[in-house]
Amino acid sequence: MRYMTTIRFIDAVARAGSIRKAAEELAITSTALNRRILAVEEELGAPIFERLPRGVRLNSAGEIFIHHIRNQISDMERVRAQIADLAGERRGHVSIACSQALLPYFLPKQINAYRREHPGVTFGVFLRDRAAAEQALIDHTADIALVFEPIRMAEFHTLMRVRQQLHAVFAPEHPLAGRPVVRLREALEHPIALPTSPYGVRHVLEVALQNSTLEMRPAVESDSFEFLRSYAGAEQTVSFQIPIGLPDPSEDPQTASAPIDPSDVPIGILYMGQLRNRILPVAAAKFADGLTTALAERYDVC
Amino acid sequence: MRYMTTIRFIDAVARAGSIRKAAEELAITSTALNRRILAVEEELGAPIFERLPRGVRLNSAGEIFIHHIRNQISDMERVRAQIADLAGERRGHVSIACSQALLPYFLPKQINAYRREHPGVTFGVFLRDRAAAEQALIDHTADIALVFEPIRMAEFHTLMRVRQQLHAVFAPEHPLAGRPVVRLREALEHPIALPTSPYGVRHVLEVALQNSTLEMRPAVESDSFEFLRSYAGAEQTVSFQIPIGLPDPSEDPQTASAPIDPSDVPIGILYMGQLRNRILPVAAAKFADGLTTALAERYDVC
DNA sequence: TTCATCCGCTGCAAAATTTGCATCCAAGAG
DNA sequence: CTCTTGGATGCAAATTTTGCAGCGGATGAA
Repeated sequence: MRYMTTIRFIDAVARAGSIRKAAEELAITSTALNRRILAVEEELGAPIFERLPRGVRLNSAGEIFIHHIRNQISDMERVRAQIADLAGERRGHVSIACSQALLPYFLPKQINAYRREHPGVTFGVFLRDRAAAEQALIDHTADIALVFEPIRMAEFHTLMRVRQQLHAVFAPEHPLAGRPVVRLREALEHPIALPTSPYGVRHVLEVALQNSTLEMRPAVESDSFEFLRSYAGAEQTVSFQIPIGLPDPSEDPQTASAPIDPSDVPIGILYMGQLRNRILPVAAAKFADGLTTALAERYDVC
Repeated sequence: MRYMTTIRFIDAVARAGSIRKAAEELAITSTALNRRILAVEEELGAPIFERLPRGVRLNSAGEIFIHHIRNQISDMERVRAQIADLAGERRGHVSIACSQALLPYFLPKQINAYRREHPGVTFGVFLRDRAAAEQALIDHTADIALVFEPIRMAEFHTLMRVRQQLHAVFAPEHPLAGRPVVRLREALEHPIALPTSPYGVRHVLEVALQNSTLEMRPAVESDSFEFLRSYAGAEQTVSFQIPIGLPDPSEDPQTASAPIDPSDVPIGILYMGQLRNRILPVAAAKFADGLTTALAERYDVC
């Protein structure tokens, strides 16, 4: 939308942290961009950026302003989509920030199903840890967040919650295979593979261990879940995952798992939510509806 | 704010119902205005105005769009005020739609008090009947509405309510003067002066009479409260008013009043509210706070 | 300390966009 | 049938935005 150029430019500057950098991304000269900013500041009667030796940073007026314009920008997306909807086409873009467990099975399936119905809707899926997911909502990088055990909740508006008991994951020939339930102590007797700290699965484990004398000394640690998954096959390690991140046994015979006894590790909660006080674009809202149904069918709503 | 020119223009066209008329108000040519509209429609991929032989009217896409841009415009007001606030000045504009009873005493006093504290804040006060007040909120003509017995409530978000028992109003030398309570029957024995239909005071009277055999034949009827007030002095008529519209006896010895027996006319409710899901500008929000306090001090909150 | 670098800001001319004039065309109103 | 009202459009003028070149200040490396 042409009339929003200025505010889109300002958003870009705020994100880039420098006028010249933003100008390059936007394929205009820093001159033009700079002058747009100066003009806006003039009109507002107050600067919105602090000038630093290596660029610019929003000041407090700027924080207020940027919050407003980001709302405007994404609101316009929604309006455009609604208007396009009147003409019969369902188009739009849905952006999702989520915990790792959603990536391998759940989201691919859901998105696939949704796009079969609405091929005009495109998706962005971003792995974000528990803190960053909320931040992604705040700066409008994501429409929807799906987070296991999120941290802050101030700007997070919960759309639905499901219970997720931690499972131990191992190869089918592992000694623990075939057990209906595994005690945490038993799992920790084997070499274990864990993600680095900021993720929810590790968080619930750490909390559980605070109230016990057990110790956890991971054999491998990585921030790449890809790596962890591949590694679990190589050695007889035990890894941990929540149900939504586990394959259907029929689909993947390379992986076996068993729930940890709930008295050892309390049941965790997976949250789906959006930015508080934001009206989601049609596509995102519909997709969120679909997720709600899908989650409710498979897991224990709370 | 310069970048909003286009949407302000479109708002003006929607209100004027014709491009040429709006162009005149905006002091530009219809050409320029017309082309801005065509450009926006082009970008949206759909027209927002229906072209009629005598002007234009929003189509359904236009309704969606206009709703959005009016939000943007008044949101920007709020942002500007917030930013001005950071610099220590409290500025802004508060626009109020209200029932007649608020006009003579209550609002003048409240606004006066507020402006003593914040001379930078300006006010607009508009008399609107019970239906039109909500409409004024919807089209952003008003920030706050104060309405006695409002009609629809879909877009109305109640901020507070107080009870208001109908009073009979007469001259101090009227036979009813000095009575602690007046029965409706007694009041109707005298010639009465009434506002025309859409106002709340008349509404509660009409409802009350539906459940009785009494008849109401107004001696004078007018949509001008100014006229009704002046007239009440001339003849020995009885008029009706809610407490918030009555003068303090010490202030105006020309007017006497007595409450109607609540078993004849049920207690009515005065609502203060704003548009649902709107964030009020700072000044309006603060002023509404003040009103809440003032109302709570004087009347019976419910 | 010096020098190279990065970055925001500004004067001026070129480029692009917006505006206004004149005019056309369509659809009621009288 | 004519007249008025009101939205569209081609073209030139006016205004705004952009880019170039260059300034001056701050930082960090040598």
